[in-house]
Amino acid sequence: MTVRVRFAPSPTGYLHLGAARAALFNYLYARKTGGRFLLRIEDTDLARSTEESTRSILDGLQWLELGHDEEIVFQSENAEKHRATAKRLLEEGKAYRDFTQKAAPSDLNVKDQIRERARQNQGEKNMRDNEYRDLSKQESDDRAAAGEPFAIRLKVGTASDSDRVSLKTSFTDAVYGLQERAYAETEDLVLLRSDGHPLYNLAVVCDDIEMQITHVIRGQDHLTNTHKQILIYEALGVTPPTFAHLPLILAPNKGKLSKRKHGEVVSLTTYRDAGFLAAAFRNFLALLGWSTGEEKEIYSLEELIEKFSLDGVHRSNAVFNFTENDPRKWTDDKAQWMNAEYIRTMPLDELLPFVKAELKSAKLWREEYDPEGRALTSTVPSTRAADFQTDDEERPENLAFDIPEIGSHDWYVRTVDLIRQRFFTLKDFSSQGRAYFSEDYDFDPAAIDKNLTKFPDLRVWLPELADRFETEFGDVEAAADSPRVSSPHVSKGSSRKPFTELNIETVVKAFTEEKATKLGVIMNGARTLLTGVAVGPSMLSVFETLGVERTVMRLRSRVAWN
RNA sequence: GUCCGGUUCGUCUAGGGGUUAGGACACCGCCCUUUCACGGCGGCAACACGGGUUCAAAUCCCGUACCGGAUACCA
Repeated sequence: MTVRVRFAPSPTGYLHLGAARAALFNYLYARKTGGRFLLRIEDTDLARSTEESTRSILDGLQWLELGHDEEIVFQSENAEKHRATAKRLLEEGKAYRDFTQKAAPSDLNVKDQIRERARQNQGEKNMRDNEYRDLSKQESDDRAAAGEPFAIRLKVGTASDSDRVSLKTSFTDAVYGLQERAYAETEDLVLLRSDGHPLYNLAVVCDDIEMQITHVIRGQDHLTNTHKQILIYEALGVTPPTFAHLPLILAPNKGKLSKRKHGEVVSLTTYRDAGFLAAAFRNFLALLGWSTGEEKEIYSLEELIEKFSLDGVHRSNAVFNFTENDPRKWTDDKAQWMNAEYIRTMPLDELLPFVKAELKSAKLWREEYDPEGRALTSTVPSTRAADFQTDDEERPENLAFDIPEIGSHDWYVRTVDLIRQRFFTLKDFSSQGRAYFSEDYDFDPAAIDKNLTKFPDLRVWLPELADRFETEFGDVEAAADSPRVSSPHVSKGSSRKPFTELNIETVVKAFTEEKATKLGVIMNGARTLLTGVAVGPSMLSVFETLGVERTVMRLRSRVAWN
């Protein structure tokens, strides 16, 4: 029998992290077993369900790339079938009409109400004391015919079962093991409200049967519901599916992770919008409450599928760690680390489309960055000074041919590769990395303070360095020709040196010695002026990447000083 | 209240009778260095508690504590 699993969220809000993880586990299990992953929107609570929420859930699943295999089922559309099932159970004597008046709403919130009622009962409550439970069929029919409102309740542990050895429901959970619950602990649950509205447990069972679900993988908060559902399966004469309950994801205080209390951190789309890579977040989510047992953290989707097993799911809840008032720790450290890890180490050509999308949305994208009929990633030989440190003798004399044209596809690819080393999210490409793609970038006040204001001499030195660069590397004619996309760093027919790391290094070092200052002072001052921030790759790479024109222009700029 | 589940570094976790209790993140230190949130090396840090069983318990059993879930004419 092929495995059929489903993710069944109720559209009463955004896609919660815990729900997203449940979806992931269902998906992984389906893929692992060659089964089908289905989606069912449990929108029977009309008052709370919204279309917007459904869309947000679908968005989230799409972002995580958890594609479902068949048409989405909307539970509300099956209400008629649910009612029919309840009626059938009524006919068969497995359920009964309860004519008790619906309880009036109280001021207490629902949870407190429930607890309060339970406390008053002091555990003395007999779950079978409903006066309508054994009403004669005749009287029940008559009262119904007379228009008296009633709910339909399941008869739990009826007389026909009395020959059983033990009056309990039991099932073996794939995660939590053998679960047993005495009938005495389970109330005669309502299947159909007095207004004819089918209730959750009935709807779930009917739909799972109809969708031929073989494995129900869901949050541990449904563990006790399972007993009720099994009762319904039994009444219906259907073999229940296998159940696998997942541990919950808790807030740092070990309480429930909720939007009310914790806000956006709980919503999956927050991570999409914050520049997380779906692959990274999926990886992180997979490791909350499940592990392979290996000492390994980074798993591709394919690996997750290959390794996934319900045996590896934990029984204890996991804490999703974050600190509310600390911007650096707004979400789980490990999630942030994992995202950074993906950005820094994933194959460049897989990252590129995401960077493109980010730059586009920040209006920093230029069509020239797209490859022009070339292979997506061309291998560009390194010109980085660091790569030649071992053997000075072999430093190439002229690397001009290796330097991609500023603003070209090759330049773009190389730049992304250069700057991604210190980035955490895709957003960084348009914020921290903005200066690489635009003249319109901001200056971090802290960087200005630390690297410029402290050294007033730089006011003079930096423009002077610009002059030096211009005489050593500049190409006035070419600059005039194309002000935006400059030509390579070698001027035609001139003997000027190419603007490469090695050459730049020589010039800057000489300049530093002249000024009798430290290299760091010049470099960091230049970094701040050129990129607006205090952190980044090697300054020599930055110079080269920006090109001589932009370097000269920015070194002369006074914007940051005021 | 009752029922069910859980408890290994701050967090995610490995380990399921004999381990110097392992890894990752975070944190701290050192190194590299022109900066840094890159990289390298290192450090801090845990078996909830009490009883058993056993030659031997983080591991098995019982109890306690604490945490979580459920308990609805919500889903």
